Amino acid sequence: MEINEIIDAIYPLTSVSKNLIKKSIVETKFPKGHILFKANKIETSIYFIKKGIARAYAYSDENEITFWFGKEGDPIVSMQSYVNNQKGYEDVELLEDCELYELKTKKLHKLFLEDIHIANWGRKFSELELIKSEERLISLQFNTATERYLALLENCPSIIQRVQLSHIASYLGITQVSLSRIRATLK
Amino acid sequence: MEINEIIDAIYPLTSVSKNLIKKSIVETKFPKGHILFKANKIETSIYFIKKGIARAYAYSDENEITFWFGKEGDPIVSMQSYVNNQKGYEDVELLEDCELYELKTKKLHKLFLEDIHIANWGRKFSELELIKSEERLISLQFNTATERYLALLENCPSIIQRVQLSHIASYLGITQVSLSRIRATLK
DNA sequence: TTTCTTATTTATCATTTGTTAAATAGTTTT
DNA sequence: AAAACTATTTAACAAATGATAAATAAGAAA
Repeated sequence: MEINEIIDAIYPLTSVSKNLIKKSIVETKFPKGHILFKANKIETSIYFIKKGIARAYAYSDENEITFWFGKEGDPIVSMQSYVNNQKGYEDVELLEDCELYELKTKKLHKLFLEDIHIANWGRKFSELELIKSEERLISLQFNTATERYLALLENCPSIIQRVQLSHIASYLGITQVSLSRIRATLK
Repeated sequence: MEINEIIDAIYPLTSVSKNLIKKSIVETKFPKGHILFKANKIETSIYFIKKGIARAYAYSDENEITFWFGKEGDPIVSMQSYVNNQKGYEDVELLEDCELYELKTKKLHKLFLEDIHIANWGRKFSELELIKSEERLISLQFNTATERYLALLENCPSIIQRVQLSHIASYLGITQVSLSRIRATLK
């Protein structure tokens, strides 16, 4: 997905403001398996996915638990770093060869203070992420594992096709074995 | 909690900008049991809690499930209304007699377009809510019901003291009976 | 292809949670 | 205080999920 489309989908900007953002963005590529963010580190960039998919995970005891998937058009952000300039708790791993747009947090925050349109773009960016986070929270709290699996299948078929089931299971809040069982009963 | 303290905690503002926000805020009171937000309705205000506590809940089949508690200093927002000007899916009930600060969404959005400091205040507001939402999501996904109960006891003792257990149980994602069992094993 | 490695499914049993109903405790009303 | 109502706990059984290990299946490497 092209950067213009990604920026526009968040909030309409004048071409002047949009170019200010685009001037701060560089394209990068990383291979499948690359660890983009490391836990316990302050991340200095945010990214948008041009092509590929990624996951964020953290550790609970020994087990890694995936709590986020990103696909074309999605932002990759360590929220603790982006919002509070603090260490994040998650690794982000690229699950395919990826093409990314990189934006330095520092530059973006400078633009927030200089350009009211970009400040509102940044506001909308967080608002939209907040809506997504709330929806996911409610799906975790309200729905059974089977319902959550079916919802993922419906909303993000590309994730289920492209990601191994162990990651999907932990994303759904269950074990790999339990997900296999659920899939078996759905047949 | 006073409105100055609440506004300042989100993002530092010049006194000029702060007064623009405060001019749009009115104080209101409602009794315990008052339904502040109704599901399937576009809410035109957001609130901050001066005194009291509240909960947001929605229905899953017949059962109401509490997915948010607010206490002194917290904002009360129907995110779908605030962000997308769409109908929300939650009721908000006041669990005690409450004193609230009311802010009309329309006025706030006007200020966002006129004052860059307020736009950044609004950005920070959503960012902070986003951090809270992510933390809660991860606690739901990573921790057992017992761990989530202990965390709530630790982080928000006031909630557990002031709210009936059936609401806390649904907030934790379990039944009332299961919470009773967990409490019994902790003694 | 054959071998090696990794991913997924299946089986078994233990643990947790859900469901329903009844018992107890706590409040409010009369 | 007694009655009525609500909140919480306990009990008994069913259903879902976790843990461990073994069996298949699928892919990658030789």
